[in-house]
Amino acid sequence: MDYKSTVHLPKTGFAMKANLPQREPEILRQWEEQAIFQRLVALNAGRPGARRFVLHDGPPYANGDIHIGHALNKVLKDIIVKYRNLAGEVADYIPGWDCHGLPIELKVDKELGPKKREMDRPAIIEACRKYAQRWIDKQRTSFVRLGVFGRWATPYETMSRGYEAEIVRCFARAAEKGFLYRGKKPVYWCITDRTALAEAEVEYEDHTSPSILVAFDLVSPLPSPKLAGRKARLVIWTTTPWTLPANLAIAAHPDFTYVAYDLAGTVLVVAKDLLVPFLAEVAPGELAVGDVPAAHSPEAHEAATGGGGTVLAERLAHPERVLASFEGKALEGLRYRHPFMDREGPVILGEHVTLEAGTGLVHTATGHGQEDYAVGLRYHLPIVNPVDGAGRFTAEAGKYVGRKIFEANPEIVKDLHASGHLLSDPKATLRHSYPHCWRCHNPVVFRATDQWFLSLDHADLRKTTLAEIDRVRWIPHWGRERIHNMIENRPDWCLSRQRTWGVPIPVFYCEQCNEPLLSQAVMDRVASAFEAEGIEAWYRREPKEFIKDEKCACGGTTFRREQDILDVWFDSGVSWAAVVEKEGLGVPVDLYLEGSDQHRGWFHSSLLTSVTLRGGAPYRAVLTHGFVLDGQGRAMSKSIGNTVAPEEVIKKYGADILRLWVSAVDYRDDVRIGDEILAGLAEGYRKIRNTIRWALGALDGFDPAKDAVPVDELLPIDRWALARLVAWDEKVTKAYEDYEFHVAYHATMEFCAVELSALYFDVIKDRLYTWKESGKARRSAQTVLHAIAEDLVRLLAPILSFTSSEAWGFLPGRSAESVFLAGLPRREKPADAATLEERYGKLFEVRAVVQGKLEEARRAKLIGAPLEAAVTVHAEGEQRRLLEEARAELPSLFIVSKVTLADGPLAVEVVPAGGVKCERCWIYRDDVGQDPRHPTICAKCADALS
RNA sequence: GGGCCUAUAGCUCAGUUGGUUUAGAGCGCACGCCUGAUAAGCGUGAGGUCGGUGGUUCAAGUCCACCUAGGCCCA
Repeated sequence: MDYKSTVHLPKTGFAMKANLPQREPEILRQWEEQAIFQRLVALNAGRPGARRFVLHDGPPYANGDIHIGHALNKVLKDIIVKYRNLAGEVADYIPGWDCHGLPIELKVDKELGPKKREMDRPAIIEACRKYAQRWIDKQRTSFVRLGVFGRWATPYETMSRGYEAEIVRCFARAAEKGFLYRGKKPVYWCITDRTALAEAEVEYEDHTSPSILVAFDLVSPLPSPKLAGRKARLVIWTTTPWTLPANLAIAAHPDFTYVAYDLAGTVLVVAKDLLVPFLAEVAPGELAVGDVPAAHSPEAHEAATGGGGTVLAERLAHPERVLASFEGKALEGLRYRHPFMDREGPVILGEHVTLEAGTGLVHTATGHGQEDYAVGLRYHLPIVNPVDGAGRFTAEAGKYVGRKIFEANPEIVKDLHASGHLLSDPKATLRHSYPHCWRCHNPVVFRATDQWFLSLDHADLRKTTLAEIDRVRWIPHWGRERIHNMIENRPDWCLSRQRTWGVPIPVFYCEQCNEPLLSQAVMDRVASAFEAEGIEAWYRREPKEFIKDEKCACGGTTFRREQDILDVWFDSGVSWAAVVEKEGLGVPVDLYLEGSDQHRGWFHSSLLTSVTLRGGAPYRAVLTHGFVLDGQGRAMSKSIGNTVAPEEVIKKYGADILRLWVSAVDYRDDVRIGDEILAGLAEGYRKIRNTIRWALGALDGFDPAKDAVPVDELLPIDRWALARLVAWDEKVTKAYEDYEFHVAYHATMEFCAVELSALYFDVIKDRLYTWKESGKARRSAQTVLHAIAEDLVRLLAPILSFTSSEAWGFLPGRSAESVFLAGLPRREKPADAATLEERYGKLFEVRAVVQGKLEEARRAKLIGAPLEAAVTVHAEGEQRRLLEEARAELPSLFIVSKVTLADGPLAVEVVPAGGVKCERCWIYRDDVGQDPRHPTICAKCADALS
């Protein structure tokens, strides 16, 4: 007789081979057809007293394909949202996109080419809208393919009419509260195209500039008694004489040493390390013979920085002309007279001053340089810009008014020469790399223009924000330090951008006096217009359509519109208002979750707008993840070619493997991904899948409603397994609660590999395969296996969403149509769990010794399969008593044919089992053939067949 | 250059307020077994000077300083 057919081998439709790349799209279709996510949220919303959990999505920029960092971010969010919903909370998820901004405008620029010049702003806006929409659709497909649940049909977009209107309303609220002011800030400016340029629109090309050394007469005494009563001059070097009319200060480095040098009766101040090259240029005769490096040559630099004090003395023909030296710090606050403007300026300190060229004293024009501007703010200097959009000096430049700045260069040099302020050759030039306009290739300038700022110090905004930071839970905790330091030190927020693709700053200016009209009523009308027509309305409508009775303070009634748009960080920064409040979800929300770069980005802008407009943070907790690095731990970049595209991973392994990767790594730090890592994850995945598969297979013919055995009637080893399952449930649940998904991953791997596959499953195989099919002992194991399969599938659903969905379909007696509608396991440990865990823990220690001895016997060719062995276990005391008590189940625990107990210290002997091998259960027994109808099988098997 | 952070076996992670003589786990790897989870399953084993140097301490992977490598954000 063929007994194999009477053995209850595992049987399930849940395939061993996952085939995720093919299978996942089918599962996606089912989710969509069954509207699983909508039903899940509705189900929880219908539960009385259900808690709401809001994870507010930070919008990715709608430009380009998603990269692995997006995948990490969205899957993390998805794991949280799914877990919260499984836990019975109402956790809707509204994904969003950030749509306005320079990168898109630049791409569209390139696509449009020269055509753009003939297009008006609404037409450009329309092109940008289309472009953004294209990427939103593409990215949405990618996110959905990752298995991310959410309102994908109705996401939020910062370019939607309603959102654009809301941005205007937020701006108006900030204005009403007095946080906005108009100030100046330098930007790159093309005087040919008369337009501001972004950094990305500037190209560096070679350019020849004048190179001049200018002396500024000090009016304060130098900090050295030796120099009392002597006139002294500060020497600066510049290649942009046209910025001199805007000179407001001279910057020195606080830690550099400066010297006062007596040159032909005049005291000149320069950095000590630059004295030699300085003299080489203006008075070579002052140097020791043969030591005359050309000005600004590499040799000059070497000479400057390579020499210490004694060397300096050797190089000078008259070292005694160094009259004094002082630290840069000591110069702070000295006053000097501008060489041709009617004013004085201070010496200020700045770390940006270098010794690479020049004199170590930097001519500072706050309206013409980024660093000059920054240091100027620190010293509360005005931001002066005497240059108009076409590159002509304004009246502010005094006698040079009306002149084109580059044409004025030689004139200024000539004047300085004439007035005795020029120390260098008036014809000296320097060829260097200089920013040029990417379109017309003419040199660009730095020029301060009128812009709108949000004041960090109005109404104690900075202080309040810092206080609010302490009320937020930052995970990991160091996020607090990071954002705290940023807010503490940041300058006012410049909201203006000189671009087209974005929300217009809703301000008008009086044609008569140029003053801005910041009217709530007007801005309301603007918002309503945007609500109906989008930002295009700003340009399509005439100013008077927005302005009714409003008048300028000067009485003016005609206005022109602002041309600048808002910084896109303001757009996304008000999403708590435009999305969360509008949806009635309640601010502050539970969680913001983004990469750690967003401490400077979205966490930052959202915090500032929210504290400005509603006095508090928009979130209760902020969770950050690190960046994705390659397998070697290097940053990914297209140029290195070490990027890992989510699409490729999905094609090769499937989204569930990518999701498993997200769960496995500790994302609070930077994480790595690469072939080795993914291959490892795929292995781990197989272990989990096969564990579930075997459990499902063992449930063939099991109906929990009819066949389940009550917990207190389960066999002890089954109750032990149940206890271990509940322990795993609890550990994984806690890991989800704590956002420590890698803990869940590792706990799962260990549970599946060690406790289930290698231990419990192995031990109960004989019972499941060969014992009486509907006997209580077999049903006892199946009852626990059902619980195991059910819990594994439910608790892993937030991570292995596709696999869990698929496996759920093969679970007998499932409690819901979809695993996502089934909720979390609420299982209690058996009452005697602690006793069982202790008891079996001790028995498994003996088991390990037995396995060691079995291995020895196997190597000695004494046995092959463990059932070919009979073992004798020596033990004494407590251990002996325990073994005695467990005597009946020892053969199954050790998976051997016979166990004999004997006295003595713990030891195990292995011998080939006696008796005859039962053809059905493969155990060597003495009672094979007792039943005449079954001469080749044991009594127990014969009974199982009766 | 500044702010914040990271560094434990090939990979992914544990290592509780510094304290058990040989620093753990899973995977992978090597060797073996099974062929009734089979593109599976089981067993045994080999892998680490805890990034480096110095210090504090009776005692440091665990605290401090510096260095190296790497990441994010600024300049």
